[in-house]
Amino acid sequence: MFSRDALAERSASASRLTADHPRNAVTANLVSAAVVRPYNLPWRRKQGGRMAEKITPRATNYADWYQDVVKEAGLAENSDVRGCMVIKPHGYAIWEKMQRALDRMFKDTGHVNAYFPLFIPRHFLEKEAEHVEGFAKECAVVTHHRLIAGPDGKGLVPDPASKLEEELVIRPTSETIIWNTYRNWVQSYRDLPILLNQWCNVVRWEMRTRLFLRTAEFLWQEGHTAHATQQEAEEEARRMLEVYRTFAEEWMAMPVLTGPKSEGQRFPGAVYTLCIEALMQDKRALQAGTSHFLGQNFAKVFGVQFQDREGKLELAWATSWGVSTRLVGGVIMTHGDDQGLVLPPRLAPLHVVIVPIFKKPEERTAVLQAAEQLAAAIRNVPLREWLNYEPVVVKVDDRDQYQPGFKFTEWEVKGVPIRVELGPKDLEKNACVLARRDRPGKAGKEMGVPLTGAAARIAELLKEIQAGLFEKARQFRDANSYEVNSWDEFKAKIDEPGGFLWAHWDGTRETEDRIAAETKATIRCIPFERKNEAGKCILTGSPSEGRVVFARAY
RNA sequence: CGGGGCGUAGCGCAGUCUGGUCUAGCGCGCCUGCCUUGGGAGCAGGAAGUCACGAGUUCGAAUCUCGUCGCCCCGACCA
Repeated sequence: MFSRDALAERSASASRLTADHPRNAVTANLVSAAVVRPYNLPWRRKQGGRMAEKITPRATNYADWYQDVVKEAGLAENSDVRGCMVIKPHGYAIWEKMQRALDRMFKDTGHVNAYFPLFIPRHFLEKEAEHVEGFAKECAVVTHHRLIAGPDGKGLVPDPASKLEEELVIRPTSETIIWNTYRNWVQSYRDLPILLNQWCNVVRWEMRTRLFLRTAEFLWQEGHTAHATQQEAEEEARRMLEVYRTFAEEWMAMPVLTGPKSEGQRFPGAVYTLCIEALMQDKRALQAGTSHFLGQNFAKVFGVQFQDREGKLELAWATSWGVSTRLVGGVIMTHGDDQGLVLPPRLAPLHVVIVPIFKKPEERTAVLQAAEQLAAAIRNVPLREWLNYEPVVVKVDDRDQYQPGFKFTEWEVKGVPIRVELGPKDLEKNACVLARRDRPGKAGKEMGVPLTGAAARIAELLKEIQAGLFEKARQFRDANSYEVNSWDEFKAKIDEPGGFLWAHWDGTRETEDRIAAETKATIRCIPFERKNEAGKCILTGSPSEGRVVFARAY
C-alpha cells in the first residue's frame, strides 16, 4: 500500500503533467467552437450552453476527436511515464475480449501459449543484420542492476559497481530470444513444428506517441513457429493472416485488405510480410496485423538445425505473426461517431444497459424489479457460442446520483450497443424502449417493445448491429477506394479525397521511396484480391503487372 | 536531436507585462442538505493550492533575475 503522502505526491505530479497540456487548450477551443454547430440533436438545446460538448466533432478535427473519445469513454490515459499509456478498465476490457477471441482461434489452429523473458542480451539482437538495423534505433537498454543514494545524499543513482557486463535490451519483439531457445528444442524433424504464441508487452522507443496507436510500451501477442519445410512455414504465415482477417471482419466488424507488404514496408529480418490493412474514417490506413515468413534467417543465425528423415542436417523454417492493442484504436476509428465510441457487440464488455426511470418511491421499486427481471431474461438469450462462450453482459444502472439523461449520454459515449429505457409509462403497457447505439438519437429507438419479447429482440438486434457495422464500414472503405491512372491524379487524390488509391507501380524500392517522399503515401499492401491487369507505373511509366494499394497511414 | 510553447485546486483556466489591492480567484468536478429524475437538472452550504523546483533581488515575489527539472506541440523517425 502507498502511504497517504505518497498518493498525494503522485496525484500532485499527475496534475502537473497534464495541466500544462497545450493540446487541451486547443481542444477546449474546438470544443467551444463545437457548441455553436447546428443543433441536430434536439436534447442538446436544453443544456443552454452550460455543459460544453466534450467530444470534438470528427469533421472539426479528427485527431482531437480520437483523443476525446479515448478520454471520455474511459479507455486510456497518458501516464506519468513518457510515451506510455495507462489502459483503463473499459479499454482493457475491450483488449481482453480481443485476446479471448484470438486466443481461441490460435488454439483451434494448433498453437499453445508460452512465455519468454522481457530482457534480451544485446548480442542476441546483433545477430540478424536486417533485424538489428530495423530495431536498433528504438530500443530501451538496461545497463545497471542496482540503485544507490546520489552523491549529495539525495535521490537514487545507478550504482557504478552494478554496471552489467552486457546490456539487456527490453524486447521490441522476441524472435531472437525465442530462436536462441529453439536451438535447444530442435534436433529431429520429429520436434517440428513448434507452434507457439505468447501474450506480452514490448517496448519500442517511439518519439511521438498516440494512445493505442503508437506508444513506447504496448501489449500484443506474438506467434513464433518453426517448421521442417518451407512450404509448411509459408502455409502457416498465410493461415495466421487468415485468422487475423477473420477476427478483424467477424469480431471487430472492420473490413481489411490482405496481401504482402512491399519491400519497403517489410518486417526487418523477414523474407516477406503479409498484412491486414484497414481504412479509418479519416481515410488513413491502419496496419492492423502482420504475419511474416522468416525463411531460415533466424535458424541460420541461432543454429536451429535438425535431422530429416534421411538423416540430413537442415535448417528450420520460421514464421512470426502479431496483433497489438493498436486494434483498440482500430475499433475506435472504424466505428466511432460524434457521440463517442461505438462497439461491435462481439467485442463489447457490456452489451446492454438498462436505465430505470421513476419519480415516486413506489415507482422506483416497481421499475427496478422489472428491470432486474428483464436483465435476467437477457442474460439467458442463446448467444453464448456467438460471444465466444461468454455471457451476454447486462447492467441495470440504478445509480441514484445521476438522472436518466446523463446516463443515456454516458453509456453512449462508452459505446454500449443497446440501451433499454424502462419507466412507469412503459410498465403500464408491459413494454420498454430499446435504443441501438449504431443509430444515435430518435432514429435508433424502438418504442413499446413488449417486455416478454424484449430479450429475444435484443438478441436479434445484437447480431443486426454487428452485421450492420461491418457493412457500413465496408461501404465506407469501398466508397473511398479509387483506381488511379496518372501521377497528377495520384498527387491530387491523395490529398483530397484521400483513401485507398489502387495504382500501378513498377515494383522497385526506388519508386516506392520517391512516391513516399513526395506524397507521404506508402504502399499499404499488394492485395491478394487484385485482378491481373497489366499497366504502367504511375510515376515511372515502367511496366506493372497489377495495382497496389497506396494510402497515408498511421 | 533541432524549432516553438507551457508548468497556479482533481480537470480546464485567469492573475505574471506594470511586485503590495492575492489572506491567490473563476468554471467544471468533488462533499453535505434540500429538490429533481422520459436526453448531460436546480438551489444553498462546504472541502480542496508549499503558484514546478532551487538560488537571488526587494521592506514585500505567483509576478523581476539566474539556474534546474518536467511536459506538450511541430520536424526528423516509426506498428
